[in-house]
Amino acid sequence: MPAKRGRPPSLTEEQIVEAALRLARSVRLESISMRSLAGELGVPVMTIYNYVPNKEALHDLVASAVLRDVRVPTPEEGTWEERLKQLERDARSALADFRGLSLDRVDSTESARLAEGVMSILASAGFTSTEASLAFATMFTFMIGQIDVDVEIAEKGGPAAAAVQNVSQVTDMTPDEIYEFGFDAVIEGLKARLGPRSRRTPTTRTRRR
Amino acid sequence: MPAKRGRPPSLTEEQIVEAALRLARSVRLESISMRSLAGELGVPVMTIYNYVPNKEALHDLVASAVLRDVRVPTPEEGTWEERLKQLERDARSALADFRGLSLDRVDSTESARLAEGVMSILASAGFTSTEASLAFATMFTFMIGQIDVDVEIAEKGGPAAAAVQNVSQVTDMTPDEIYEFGFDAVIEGLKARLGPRSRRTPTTRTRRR
DNA sequence: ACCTGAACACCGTTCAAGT
DNA sequence: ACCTGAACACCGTTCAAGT
Repeated sequence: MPAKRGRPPSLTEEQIVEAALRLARSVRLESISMRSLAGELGVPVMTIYNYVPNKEALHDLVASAVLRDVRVPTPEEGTWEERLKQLERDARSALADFRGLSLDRVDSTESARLAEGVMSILASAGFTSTEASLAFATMFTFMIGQIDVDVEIAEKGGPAAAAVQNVSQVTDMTPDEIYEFGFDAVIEGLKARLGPRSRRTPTTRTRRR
Repeated sequence: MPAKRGRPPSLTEEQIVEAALRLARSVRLESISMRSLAGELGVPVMTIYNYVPNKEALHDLVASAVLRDVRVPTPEEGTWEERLKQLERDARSALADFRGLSLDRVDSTESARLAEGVMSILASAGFTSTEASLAFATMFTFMIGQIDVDVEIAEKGGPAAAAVQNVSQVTDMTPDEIYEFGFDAVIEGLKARLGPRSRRTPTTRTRRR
């Protein structure tokens, strides 16, 4: 066993990500500077660069850490629609605690894992792989929009925030319920246009037991 | 009529917005600096501040200029679905030429005009104002997501771009067609859950007490 | 191997002096 | 009324010298 050479690390990647997440609770991720992050950690700015090559890599690290907690529901956890909704709810609530975190532009194994999860749920629902891709693109687009709107609402500006607030007042629905409604509508639309139901013939029906 | 005092303006607001749009064809709006904009205009940086109070106001000005060209279709131009789709197509193509331009956070009479336009189309479709608000929030969320995804695709990164590219390969659909499909699905879902149709056939409704 | 001060090439914006 | 250089308070990141 060789003796360790040089200085031991004074930080861990984990500590850095935690500090960034701490700051991202009150401030948009984008507006966290390397300098303020160093301040939060109590180290000089340049020390961070021993662990993270640049700010973009830091963003990816932070986003991955958050997405890591999002589970892909197993087939036992309900119908495919319930599982999709569960995953969607889980992802949104994971991201909601931190501002400006997006699924967008996150290039990581985590986003790939979740994408695959959604695709497999769609496959188990009887969608062909082409249909599943189309459905995935549509749902993903909606979710990206939701996250954006969440940020807007948190910062109390913009037309989407106004729309949601308007609905809240008129219908007594919470923003969460409004989102659920929207996601349901998207799934409903996808079912109407794609999937086994629209092709259903008695012989191709899969049956249980 | 009093004689004009002081220096005459060397620029107009319009020139500034045009220069910004010129730059935004190749670079994200967010990454246009006041200094690079001044360079494009051939004036010192501080000259711009005689016309625009700050960078945020510039963004609003640019976004408004782009949205100004988006028309709200009149009732003569088709069914309410056709008109919604037309407006959506129009808005997206207007924004698509310029990167990083979003409906988000644009606080202007232009976004209000378009929001009202959508609401009036929904009203003419027979939605109550509550239903119209809900439908609007859902569609708007989807459109925000679409614009985000457009940016992703333009910059060739991110999971949404990957999904769309995947669908393109498998189905021979263009990105535009994929979007149209998604928007159709959203409208379909909204129709299924809201609006006059779902109330017109009370026999399917089982009331329990 | 890891640390870090100094420096570089940028930002948006304020201010004050100019015409 | 409009113009604009200088300055201020920031950025992310490179580099080289330190242990």
